[in-house]
Amino acid sequence: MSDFRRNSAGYLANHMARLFAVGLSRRIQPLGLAPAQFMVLLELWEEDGRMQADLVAALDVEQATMANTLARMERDGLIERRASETDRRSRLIYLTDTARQVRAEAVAAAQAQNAVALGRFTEEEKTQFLDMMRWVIGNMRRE
Amino acid sequence: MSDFRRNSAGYLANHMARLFAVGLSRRIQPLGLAPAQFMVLLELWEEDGRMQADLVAALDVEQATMANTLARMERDGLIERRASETDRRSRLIYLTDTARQVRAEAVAAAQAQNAVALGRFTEEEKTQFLDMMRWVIGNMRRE
DNA sequence: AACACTTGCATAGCGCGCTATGCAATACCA
DNA sequence: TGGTATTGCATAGCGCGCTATGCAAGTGTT
Repeated sequence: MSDFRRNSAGYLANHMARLFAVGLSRRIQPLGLAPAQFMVLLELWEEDGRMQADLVAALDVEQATMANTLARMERDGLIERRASETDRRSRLIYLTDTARQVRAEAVAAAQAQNAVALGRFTEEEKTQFLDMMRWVIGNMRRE
Repeated sequence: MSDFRRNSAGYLANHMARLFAVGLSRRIQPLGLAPAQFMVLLELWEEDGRMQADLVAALDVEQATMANTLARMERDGLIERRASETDRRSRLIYLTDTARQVRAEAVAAAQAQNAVALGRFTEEEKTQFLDMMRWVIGNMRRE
């Protein structure tokens, strides 16, 4: 393995994210969920009836990405979209009962994945690692 | 933003990796490279004339992923594949002159991206962050 | 030599990122 | 009020992950 790659934050970030995605995917697939759908659900479980643009801002993905993810979620029976009464461009996003019912199990699955990943980190190490990731994210977003 | 998401290593890893990918992509696009291609080149710049399976092991991606990336690299004139003389199933992978010539610039671009990302981390913090990522990767790979 | 097993790779199909583009509805402003 | 700018969303096209599958060429066994 090339020295540069072994010591490159970018490569390690990519590798780590892929492993998280595969692990989470395996755990939530039985619930009928995919990773990106789960992230959207985390927002909608807090509050639904929201605009697409709102979710775009919350998850920091491109609008087109969100549009496609929402289309798959509608196809899979996780959300419904109803025309907004105040803005005819907008279709507000509501959870289906199905989506509400998988919440506890899905969150537990994600927690299990995080637990495997962070392994035997102490609480201090965990918070430090999360802090560092948030810092790095901030650095790149600011660019 | 949901509390769970804000404190989830998996979500932060995904977000961070996306920002790395976009940033690197922007920097190496003028060289005619895409991120996954660059990762493969890092291996081939060390030594080419290798088998696909060798690169698969080095980068820890699925064989099908590598096959597709190599197909794009061949299409883009970065690599050539020549039949192995000892194993007729295998097509050994060689760099083109084009690929050799962009090495320095591409590596500099990646270093620039890493520098932006790690921002004002001290050397100690950088090594600690990389160590932690390697540890997390190890935890998930072992599963 | 015949058989099964393994290895090396390609292909299909899909999820989920991205950029670029377009359109309709709304908001704003002269 | 009419024209322009902005907003909300959809679509096309592509990169790059993944799983599943298939096939040809090696390897090993009996």
